[in-house]
Amino acid sequence: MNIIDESGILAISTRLQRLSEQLRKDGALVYKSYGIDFEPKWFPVIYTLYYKETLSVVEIANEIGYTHPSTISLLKELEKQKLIRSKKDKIDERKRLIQLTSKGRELIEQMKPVWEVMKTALTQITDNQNNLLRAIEEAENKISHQSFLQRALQLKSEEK
Amino acid sequence: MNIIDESGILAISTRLQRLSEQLRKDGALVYKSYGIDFEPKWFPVIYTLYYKETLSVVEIANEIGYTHPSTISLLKELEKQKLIRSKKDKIDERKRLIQLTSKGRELIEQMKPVWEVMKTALTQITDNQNNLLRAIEEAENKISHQSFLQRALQLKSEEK
DNA sequence: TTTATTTATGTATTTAACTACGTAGTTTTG
DNA sequence: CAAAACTACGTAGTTAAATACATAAATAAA
Repeated sequence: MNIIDESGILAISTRLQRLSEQLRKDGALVYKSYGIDFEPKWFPVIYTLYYKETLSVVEIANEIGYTHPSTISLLKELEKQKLIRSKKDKIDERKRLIQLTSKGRELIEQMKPVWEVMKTALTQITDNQNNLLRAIEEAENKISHQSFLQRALQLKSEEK
Repeated sequence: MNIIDESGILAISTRLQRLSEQLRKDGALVYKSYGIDFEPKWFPVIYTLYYKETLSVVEIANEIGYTHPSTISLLKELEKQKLIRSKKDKIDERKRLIQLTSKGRELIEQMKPVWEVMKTALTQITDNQNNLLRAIEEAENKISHQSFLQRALQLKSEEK
């Protein structure tokens, strides 16, 4: 084992990132192995639109937890792939309403069995004595009550 | 709850990344609140050199799990901060041996109490019914035996 | 002992996110 | 209802990682 893994909790951010990157990269290869032209980074947008039908740019950004500029660049790629289309909101002219195209919906049907395989493989990997997904949820929940920064500042002040 | 969080395991890569980013950002602010000029991304290099004393570029890259070009750019920043220095290996002229400077070692002493506070705060956040760090270790371990890709391909072939 | 292969490092470019900033509609307020 | 504040979207530039490529030194092989 290397020093970073031994450092434990202090390097947790690095390790989260590394794990995320590994899964994302393999995810891309799984789609490819099925002959599907789809990038894992598109998943949040596509999946959200599949359930919500029509959303504005900022609404999508909020759903997927990205900033709106990042979301715009994803939307541009998806529009180029003809998986989504957009039209102006007639009531609020500032808004651009995004929807899946029929090509997008077809692709989703094609991906569903792939998603099932991925789910199974990911469950194999993450469902152990400690369930990674549950662990993430629990940590997110803790942070939502009091952030890492707030906790650290409080400990600092108590220390004095 | 939003759609992405509901999608569960499929969006796990996105969520790992998001959590990592949050912790990294708050980490930066914690150092700042102590008046310490230190970026969280430097931690893996500094921490590794603290325990290993002298390492080459590629050795550091392997320890911290980054590619060597990424490591080189971190080393450049750290050299600019005068936290590390490097010299040619006399035996193998290709190698550049990296060490902490005395300024680097002093900074580490200054950071130690901050690291203790961080550890406590991070433990509060991550030690729940499912311990996040243990969950990561368990997942990494599973992957090391058989990757996400290999598992998915196997499930795919079994399916047919 | 040349030649081929491998290893260590470095540079250039790409990628996927971000922040900062600007503009144009919409809503609220005095 | 005009001015101020807010919201939605877009662009530009930055950042932190990666990949791809290049070079030089060391090692192995013919």
